[in-house]
Amino acid sequence: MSDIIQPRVLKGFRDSLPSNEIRRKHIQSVLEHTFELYGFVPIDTPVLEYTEVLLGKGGGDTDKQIYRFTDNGGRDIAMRFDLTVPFARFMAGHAPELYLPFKRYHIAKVFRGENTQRGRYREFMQCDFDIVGVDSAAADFEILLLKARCFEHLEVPDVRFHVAHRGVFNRFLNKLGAADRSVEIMRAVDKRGKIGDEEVRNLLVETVGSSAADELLAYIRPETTNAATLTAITRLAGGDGEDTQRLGTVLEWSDKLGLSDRVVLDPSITRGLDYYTGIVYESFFPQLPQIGSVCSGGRYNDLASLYTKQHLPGVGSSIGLDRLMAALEEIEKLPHARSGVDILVLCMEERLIGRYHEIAEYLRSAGMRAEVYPDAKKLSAQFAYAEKRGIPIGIICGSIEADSGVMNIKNLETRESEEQLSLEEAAGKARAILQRKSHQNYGA
RNA sequence: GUGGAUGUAGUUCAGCGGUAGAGCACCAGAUUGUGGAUCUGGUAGUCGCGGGUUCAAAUCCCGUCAUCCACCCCA
Repeated sequence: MSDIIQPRVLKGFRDSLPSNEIRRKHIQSVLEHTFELYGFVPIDTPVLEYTEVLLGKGGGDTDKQIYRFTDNGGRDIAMRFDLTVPFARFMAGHAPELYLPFKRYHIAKVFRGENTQRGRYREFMQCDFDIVGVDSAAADFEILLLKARCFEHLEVPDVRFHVAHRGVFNRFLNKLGAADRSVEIMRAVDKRGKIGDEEVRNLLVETVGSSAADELLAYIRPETTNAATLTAITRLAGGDGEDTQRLGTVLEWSDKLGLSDRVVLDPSITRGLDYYTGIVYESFFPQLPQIGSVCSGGRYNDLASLYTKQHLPGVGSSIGLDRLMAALEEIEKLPHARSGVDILVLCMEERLIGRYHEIAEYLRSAGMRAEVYPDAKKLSAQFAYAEKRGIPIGIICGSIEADSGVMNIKNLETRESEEQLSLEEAAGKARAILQRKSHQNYGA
């Protein structure tokens, strides 16, 4: 008979149902709005790139679990695994047409063939924002400020932004005589938040010996205040420098702009990615240590040098939208899924459907989102439909009302109805209900 | 990629060699123009997929796909 193809999807790839997609788009639009408030402009780049562009000249790091294949024209091709590397290529190619400093945001899917877990997929949405063309505390700080405002606008409670500086850390490693093992050291140090001081020390003892391990531990352990931490790492790194001064400036401005409750100078933050050269950022939900980093980034002054001789310093950060949503779901802070429709015109009789569309068109022209139920099903079924869709208002108009040109309006949440209203009156009532609702949302 | 756990009705799960079950959800009726209660009745499944052992497999074995957890890495 019929051989049905299984409607399956690949490991780590997912469909997004309306309830999820509505929430995702809401979060996305809040972020876009916030970026634009700060003068960031949108861009897009291709999903596919030449493999050499994504992997750099060596092309050897298969570590990155990149999706790679040969196209029908024999080209060596890969799918982007982040938005920062394609952005560096983008800047190298388009700098003459643009202006500096250039501030962009980019929300798009990226692909990594890694093993899956909750909040960790093979196809996921990243949201990057970067400032290119200046190497200054101003840009480093603006990224931090923007991160904080994004999470504020999303009404995410309890986010901590941890910052550190690669340059200071490298000075310290040089002084320690361990610069040659910096990769292993940074990996171990980065785990402090997860496994604790003892375990980190055990790892460090293996690579650098116990006395150096103790010095490293002293360096990465934050003091009780950011100022004290800065003083400590400045001393351990061999004194004041351009890097520690910049870190101090960023912290000072964070205080001034009211971020001091959220910004933590945390020298154990190093970031695994090797292209960072200056400040690095990492974000945590203290309630959800297992969910991993939701927003991280840093300064990369040499990234574009792979593709151009022009010096293009940059600083930026990336929000993992899918992981953010997984985290919000966990703490039940996701915005309630709404259909996006405000009013349902119920169908009492088929022959009145033309009238229903007139009503709906009037409501739409008054700026409200309306839809007509397309079938004269029993009312309970229509109410159930409205409830499932989260539609807050119903308009009911049977033959008696239609004959005298009136209708009833029902607040589907309180179940109160008002009868015998003209179209204009009904529209006014609907608007009042919606306004009350949106006030409640802001209040909560 | 490595190690482990789990896949049974729309959903949450029970059953763990002998005829596939429950709650919730869903559908119908009590209620032919106003849904959240109650009652009555009903639908509900290739037991993830493929192979093997057995008189007999949801149950045991192997493979495979997917999800979750840890590692790795990171968003």
